[in-house]
Amino acid sequence: MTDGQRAAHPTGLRERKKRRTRDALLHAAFDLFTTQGYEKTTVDEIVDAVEVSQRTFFRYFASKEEAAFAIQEAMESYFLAQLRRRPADEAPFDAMRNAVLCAWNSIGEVIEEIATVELHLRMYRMIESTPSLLAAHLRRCSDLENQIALLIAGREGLDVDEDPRPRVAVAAFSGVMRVTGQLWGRGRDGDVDSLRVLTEAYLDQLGPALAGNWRTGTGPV
Amino acid sequence: MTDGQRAAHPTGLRERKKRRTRDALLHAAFDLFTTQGYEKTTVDEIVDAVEVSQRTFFRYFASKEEAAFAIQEAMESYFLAQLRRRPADEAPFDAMRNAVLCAWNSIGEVIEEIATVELHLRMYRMIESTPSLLAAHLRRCSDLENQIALLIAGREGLDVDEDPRPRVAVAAFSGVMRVTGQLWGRGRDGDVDSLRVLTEAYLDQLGPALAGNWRTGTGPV
DNA sequence: TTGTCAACTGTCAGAGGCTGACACTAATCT
DNA sequence: AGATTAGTGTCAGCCTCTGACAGTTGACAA
Repeated sequence: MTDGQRAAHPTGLRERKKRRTRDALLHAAFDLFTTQGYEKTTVDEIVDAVEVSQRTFFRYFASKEEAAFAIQEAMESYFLAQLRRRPADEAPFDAMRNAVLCAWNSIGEVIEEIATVELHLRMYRMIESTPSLLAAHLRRCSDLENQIALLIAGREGLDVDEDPRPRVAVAAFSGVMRVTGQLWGRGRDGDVDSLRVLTEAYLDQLGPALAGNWRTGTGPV
Repeated sequence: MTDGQRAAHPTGLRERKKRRTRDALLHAAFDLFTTQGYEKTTVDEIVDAVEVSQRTFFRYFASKEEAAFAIQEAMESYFLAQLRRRPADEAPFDAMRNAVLCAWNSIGEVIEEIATVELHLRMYRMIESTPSLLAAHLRRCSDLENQIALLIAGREGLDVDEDPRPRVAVAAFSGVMRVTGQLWGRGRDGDVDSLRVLTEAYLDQLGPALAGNWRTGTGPV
């Protein structure tokens, strides 16, 4: 597989150099962000560590923010790929559910291409606890939601502007995803398996949570 | 009622002056934002229109952003007030549902205290279409979600960290709220009633949307 | 090999958001 | 009326981000 990945960036010296600076910038940024915090890290510090000009940084990343979301970016597109792969006869909600669970099974390898799982956890906590990054994160999730809704509507042959169900189902689904993400970030289990377990458990709570009376029947957790 | 509101800001000359500058800044900001757009409006333009220093603007508002959310702010706290007022025997989801519907019934008057419904619609559209504002908006929604979850958990005597259902239910609920908000912003019906109708219809779709197979039974819309 | 082209980078200058320090004015309290 | 305190203006500066222009270096063909 390592070979397969290398084959994905095979080209000449120029491209390799480019990739190297990008990686260097990313790692310097991750390092500084997680040690001193996002706000307290200036772009100047990052470029000093890599010894390039500030202008170069902004040619690789549209903003300081963008650099902070490299890992998330990879995870999101991996999930989307899994969702596109679901068999057409699965019901919408099941397709979404199975896509995350599949994605979370092998997400570790996706992360390792850029950083480490442990670093990702630290970055994730930083995003959740830095107001401006949290805001950006939520906007990214919202974009993702939109793509999912279009995809689901496509599977069912529906128009998202005509039928409310795609958007409504996706909204409920990704609401739960966010909650599990938060919980994972706050917990002490940093491994990827615990994220999968959490996701499964919480998705199964959607039905009961919307049911009328919580004081009877279905017990908690 | 107008008297009741005046009684809410009764104090001396100093406070009245303060309120006047704040209102003036807000109105100048709304005006410029909706005519030329948020990004293209500089803080200097706003303060020039009111004839105060830039420093003064930043004493009233922590950021240019904050000024853009004054109306949203009022609406959100009004909804929370309605939710707190719901009878204790209502089921969680019903309480949320009824709280919004009640709030949307009289939200017009809340808005009129600051601006007009029409201006609010223009501001809302601007927020949704300006990436940085959309991000901020979503973060605010996320804060609100958190408050709702605590409130609901309190009603049911639960701990949000122990039982997943409060957060899950709130996540699903506010996911739907966002979808309706977006739809209202895109539609041509600018009145507040249409928002109420939309909300009711979409909340009723939550159950069907999560049900297994969309190709049978429940027809669209 | 060499020359041309295109891509990548650095430098410089500047706009715009935002903050701290300090002095000044005007409302409030005694 | 005088002391106190809140609100404001000015100034100086940091940081993110952008445009313009020039220098450098890999790619590619003659």
